[in-house]
Amino acid sequence: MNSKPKRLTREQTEQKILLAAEDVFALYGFQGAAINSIAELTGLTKQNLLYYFPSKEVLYQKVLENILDLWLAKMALFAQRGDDPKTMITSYIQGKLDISRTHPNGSKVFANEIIQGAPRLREYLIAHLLPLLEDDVALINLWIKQGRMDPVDPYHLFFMIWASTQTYADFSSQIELVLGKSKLDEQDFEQANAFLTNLIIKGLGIK
Amino acid sequence: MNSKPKRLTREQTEQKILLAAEDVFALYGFQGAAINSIAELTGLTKQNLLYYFPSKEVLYQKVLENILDLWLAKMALFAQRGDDPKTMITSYIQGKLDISRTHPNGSKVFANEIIQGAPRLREYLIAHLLPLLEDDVALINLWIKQGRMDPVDPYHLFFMIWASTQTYADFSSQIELVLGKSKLDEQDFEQANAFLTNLIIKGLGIK
DNA sequence: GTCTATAAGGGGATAGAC
DNA sequence: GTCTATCCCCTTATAGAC
Repeated sequence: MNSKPKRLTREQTEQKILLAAEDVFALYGFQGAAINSIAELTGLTKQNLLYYFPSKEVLYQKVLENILDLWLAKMALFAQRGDDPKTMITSYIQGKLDISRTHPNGSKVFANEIIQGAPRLREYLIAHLLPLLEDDVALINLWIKQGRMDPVDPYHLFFMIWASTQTYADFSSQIELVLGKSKLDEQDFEQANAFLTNLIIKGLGIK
Repeated sequence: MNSKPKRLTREQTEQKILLAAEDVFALYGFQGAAINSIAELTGLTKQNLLYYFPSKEVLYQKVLENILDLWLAKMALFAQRGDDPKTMITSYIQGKLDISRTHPNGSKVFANEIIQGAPRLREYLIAHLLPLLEDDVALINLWIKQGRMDPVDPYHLFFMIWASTQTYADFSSQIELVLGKSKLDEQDFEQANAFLTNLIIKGLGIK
């Protein structure tokens, strides 16, 4: 065993930087974030940070990439267990809320990017999100055709689920303020999950 | 009549600046926005802009204030016409979507501020939003007690309505991308309205 | 009210010693 | 890999002429 835990491998240092970068980009967006703040959070100098990531742009892209990989893995309705509408939609909502709970800063970085018009994400979304979504939309339409749920617009259904699950990450400060808590805990997420699942399943006419 | 339309009154100039400021703050948040960009959009020099608003901070506060005044006027469930759950919630959803459609940039400025933890808004929200919301929550609880809707958590209901209506402003770029449109039109908002209203009314067990 | 000039500091990024 | 020093541009803001 190595008795010098102070020395980090290159990969460990990069991970520390990426974590700090996620925090700062989440708060201030790309333009508003200062790599100096990220360096300080990591315990490095700005110059040293630039040794690991050659530019702010590259660092930001890496942060975005990491989030999106996690995202898309759980994104697809098709990726859920089960094969009936109730089970799969329930699982989908739970999965989205889990991400909001465990990766709130990633969600905020994504939110900032979308608010800005997704300038650094547009092509990625077209290439990766849209194909997955089309499959999911087709599945919803099949369920509708089979009479297993009410005829609704699948796209607006997804917009609603995305918004109302991500809000527990992106707008957590407002929710905490309303609920009078300093931080959302697991119980809050369970209540959110119960509320959303019941409302959506019933609202879609799913038995 | 004055034949020199070039000369603007002080108030008109201030309005032009505030409009441009809303655009830029919406895109980049407080830190990321440059008053130079705002000045250019307005056709002024940066120095001249600072003649009308003494600092970036003051300008931002003014922009926030304008949005919030509009916001809270339509915010209350109590402010809606009608007196039965179906009519009032329908009107509430419509009102929120109207704001997203007519003031997308205001919504984005608000979103950026909340993502940052609402540092410049916290006190205002506590003083003005919370009291209104408590009344609305009490109304929902009354309706539940009267058996006019299912027993749900009123807070999470409002979080859901806020998120799924504001998403059409804040995340419009993602929605436009998915729907293959360059800009959301009135028809899109009508479809969103129909979808959300049906889902929520039915999901809450309101007849 | 609008301009030029300029202060004073922060930003991202590079060079080179160690 | 980490440091000091430095470049150069952009930022907010002020001073003062017109």
